[in-house]
Amino acid sequence: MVAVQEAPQDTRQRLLEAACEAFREEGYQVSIDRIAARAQVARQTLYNHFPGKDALFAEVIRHASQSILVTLEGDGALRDTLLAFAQAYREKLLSPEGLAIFRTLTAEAPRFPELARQFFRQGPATTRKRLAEYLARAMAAGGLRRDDPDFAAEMLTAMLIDYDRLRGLLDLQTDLLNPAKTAQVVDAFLRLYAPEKDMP
Amino acid sequence: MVAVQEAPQDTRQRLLEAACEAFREEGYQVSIDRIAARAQVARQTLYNHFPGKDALFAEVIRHASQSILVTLEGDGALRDTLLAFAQAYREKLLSPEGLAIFRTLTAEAPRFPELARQFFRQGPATTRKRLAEYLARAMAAGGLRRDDPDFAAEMLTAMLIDYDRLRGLLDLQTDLLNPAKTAQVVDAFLRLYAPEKDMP
DNA sequence: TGCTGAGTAGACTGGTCAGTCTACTCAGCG
DNA sequence: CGCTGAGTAGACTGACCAGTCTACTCAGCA
Repeated sequence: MVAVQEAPQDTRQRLLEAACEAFREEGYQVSIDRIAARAQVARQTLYNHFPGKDALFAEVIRHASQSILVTLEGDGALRDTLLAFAQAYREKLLSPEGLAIFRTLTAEAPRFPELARQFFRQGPATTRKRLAEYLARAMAAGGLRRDDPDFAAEMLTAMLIDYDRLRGLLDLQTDLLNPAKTAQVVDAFLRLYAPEKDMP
Repeated sequence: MVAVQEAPQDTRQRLLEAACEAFREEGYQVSIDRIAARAQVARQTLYNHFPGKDALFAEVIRHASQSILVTLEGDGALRDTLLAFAQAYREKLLSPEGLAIFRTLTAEAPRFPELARQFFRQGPATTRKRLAEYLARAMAAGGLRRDDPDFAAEMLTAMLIDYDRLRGLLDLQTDLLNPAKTAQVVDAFLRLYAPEKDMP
């Protein structure tokens, strides 16, 4: 009846985007009907593209795990590189979308354990590993104190996010992205891993 | 019919404990019937003690926010005090109960914003404030570098928890309590806030 | 003895939801 | 022209659930 008959197969894309927004805003318990309505599509059309709600959710999460990966540009000065990483990391994870993904997946992890593990490995674990590799190189080059690079990466990512994420999730604050704080954390990290001076 | 007729008014207590476990294990969407069954009580009895599911949930969360407060014994040596705090902090927040409370409340925060804020203030924010006060005293006494004690408290709590909590929530690991790591973090923190040496 | 307060079992209402099914529309293509 | 493939509207089933209501049990007490 409405039947504007949009482009041929982007129906699936519209469905994915609608599901992504819907799950973000209302969590897994959002109804299939609401997702279909948001995509301006009949419920049956949704079932023509996905076998069920679980599969649609899994697809959305898999897509999201790509979108929160943070890249590390390794060619500048140490502090500049870390600062750029820190800023990007905080922007992605503290954005409304980043927090919503975290909230939703955390809540559903016991019901979708494999999906949650996959997300963990492709998202946070991968980011941490890349950062650790970069830090290991910096340590070898003498820019940082020689130490366990995995532990160091864990400390930096924790310092950048932990408390502010909690504020976003529970205190429902939205002014989480203070750039001065990003620099404060990076400088604290650089102090913590300053190369040892051998000649006092 | 069963009617063992237990102690007079501990029915309420049994209900609270059953609800606490049930919400922990299944989240807010656990049914009233399951909570009542777990307390070995009729559904109507639950409604005799609590006006509804929301109120029962709020009661459980308020109780939980007390149980995860971590105390700081301020009388020993600096490193010993911090180590004891760190150990207790990790034990509480990384325990299955601590993770479950976090998971459940995080998921429901948009639907119970005031409850979530109350939890945030009475739990994490209070712990952080007490730690900051202790650190401020240590800074004044020269045991730590003079710096922003709130920021320092944020860094220590973040370093102690962040990545392991993620592992517990998403990767569903249970061996989160490596004591060597606790000491590793505390020592890193002490290095980060070592008093400045004025005579090189 | 008989009342009262706490609890119980279970029926019932009104609502939501996932997923299925049927009958329909319509555009494009050969 | 008529077929096909994609989409649509809406009815329907079976399940679950919060909260209400009624009629019952029973222990303790006066």
